[in-house]
Amino acid sequence: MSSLDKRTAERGEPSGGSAGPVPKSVAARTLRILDTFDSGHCELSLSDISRRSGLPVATCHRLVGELVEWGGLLRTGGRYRIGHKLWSLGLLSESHHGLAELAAPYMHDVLFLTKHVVNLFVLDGAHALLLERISGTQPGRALHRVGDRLALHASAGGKAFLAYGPPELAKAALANPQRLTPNTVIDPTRLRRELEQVRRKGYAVTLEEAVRGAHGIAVPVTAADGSVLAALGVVTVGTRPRPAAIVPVLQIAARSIAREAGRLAVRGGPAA
Amino acid sequence: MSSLDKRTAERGEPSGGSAGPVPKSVAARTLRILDTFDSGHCELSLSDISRRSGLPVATCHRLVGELVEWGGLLRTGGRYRIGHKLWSLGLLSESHHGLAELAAPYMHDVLFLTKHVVNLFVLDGAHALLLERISGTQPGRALHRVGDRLALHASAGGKAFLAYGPPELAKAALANPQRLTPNTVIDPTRLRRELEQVRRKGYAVTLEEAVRGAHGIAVPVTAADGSVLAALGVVTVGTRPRPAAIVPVLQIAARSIAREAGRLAVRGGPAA
DNA sequence: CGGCGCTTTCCACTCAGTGGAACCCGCCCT
DNA sequence: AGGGCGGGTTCCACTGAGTGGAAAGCGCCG
Repeated sequence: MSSLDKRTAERGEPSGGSAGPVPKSVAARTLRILDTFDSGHCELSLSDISRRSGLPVATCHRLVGELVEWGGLLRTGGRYRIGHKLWSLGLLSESHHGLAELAAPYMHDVLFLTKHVVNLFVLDGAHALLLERISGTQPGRALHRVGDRLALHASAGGKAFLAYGPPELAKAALANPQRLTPNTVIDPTRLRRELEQVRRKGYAVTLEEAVRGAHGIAVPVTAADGSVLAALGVVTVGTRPRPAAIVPVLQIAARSIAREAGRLAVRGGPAA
Repeated sequence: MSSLDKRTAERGEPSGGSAGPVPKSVAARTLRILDTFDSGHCELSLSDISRRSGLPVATCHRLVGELVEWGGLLRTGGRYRIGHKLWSLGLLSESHHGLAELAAPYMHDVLFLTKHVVNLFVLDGAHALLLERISGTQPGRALHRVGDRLALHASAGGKAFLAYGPPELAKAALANPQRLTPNTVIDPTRLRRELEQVRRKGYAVTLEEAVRGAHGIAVPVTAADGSVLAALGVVTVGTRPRPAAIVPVLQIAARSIAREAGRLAVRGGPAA
């Protein structure tokens, strides 16, 4: 029994990968291996995977091998990355993707009128999930990519969710706001006041609160029954956004998207 | 032993799902379950999955349960579909995605000038993989979606690959061309002659060869060293495309994309 | 040359996974 | 009502797939 204790103790917590105890079922272990990949770690070595997953190397070796054979991971040199199988599989996720597709034309309109990068977010648990993005015409490195998850308190879209979503969501988000830049607002009372203002004015802004030099402005996409389907926003780099020019455009687009989504009338937005 | 034979016989071939024998390893079985989903089957019931995978229901039930708990599948009613976990995971597949991102602005330009749906393909084995698509402004039913794989001999982008790619690729594709519509060209000599023409004129067309009523026109995206990086095309529905108006636009965009891609390829690794 | 970190292979033990069978439930047909 | 049907769910005794420590292989650096 002492050997068992030792084993568990030595394993310790995974260095920074997926949290939680090591799962016993093979399937869960396989999936945990996939979990070790995220936007900051899209290329991992075998031992990276082992460390981040908390699984023994030998086990990882075998499971990773199966994933590679399947096509879910691909191996280049001694490193692994997500393969095209998973990519095309993920695209079948109709859930929110229908919304992205339907919103795209209106997002183009916003791009055409404002010349800024246009973002569409849905609420995913305690994060704003970047569902669709229309990049501006100037080829530059993007701040965020489709599929990224942003903090609710530090993104314009996120603030829209906090302002118009259920109160318990805001409560949870204001509990421990992370500081991301010197400008991030982490004081709960000040955040609460900001949300009040969002509700009054009808749009949310962030000024270099998530990324230095980047400003955001967003409006909620509200369904007929008042629920928030999504958040639509633009990003400006360098210069501050001018609400007078941007907000009306966003609001018209948001209303069109909501109407279109309602017409589709299948089932509502993101599962909580 | 007879019971074993009977079992194998009764199981038979999966009705139309993933081919090959039933794998013995748990991991492979789990992944096989994911394989039962494709663009034509994005919502499956448990017994659908069982049939298409060739795995017993009880086994599917358990594995699917784990996938749901993980977030890779999501259950609505009695049906399953791909969940957002797999979606965002798939987006980490850097492999070609950088190209899609860099091409997007130029594809917007093509949309703006031609008003047609714009497609960007890369070669994926013996298929043209739809990497990025800029849908037109009119919200309508899309013919193909990002992630779909198209036959090489029946799509404009595919023909571009056949015409400008390695000869063995064309050889393989001309071996057994599937008929998809009454207009599909399946005669190898005629196809070969068409490819000759593509090389001479610099662009490829399809006239209702993959989908009735839909025409395609595409040009190759050629790198400085002459290799074909991708194919860029537009789709017209109903009316035939007018090459004189469309091809120059496509070619300019293709050159820009190739140039941009070349610039990007210089830097070695994707820095974290 | 010896040490270090990573990957790969091996193999005896054992427990997770298996899947047939029974059960439950909603639906349609008669 | 009844009963047949096509799902989904639960159960459990059996067993071989999966496990993971250990050791060998490999490339790199000082």
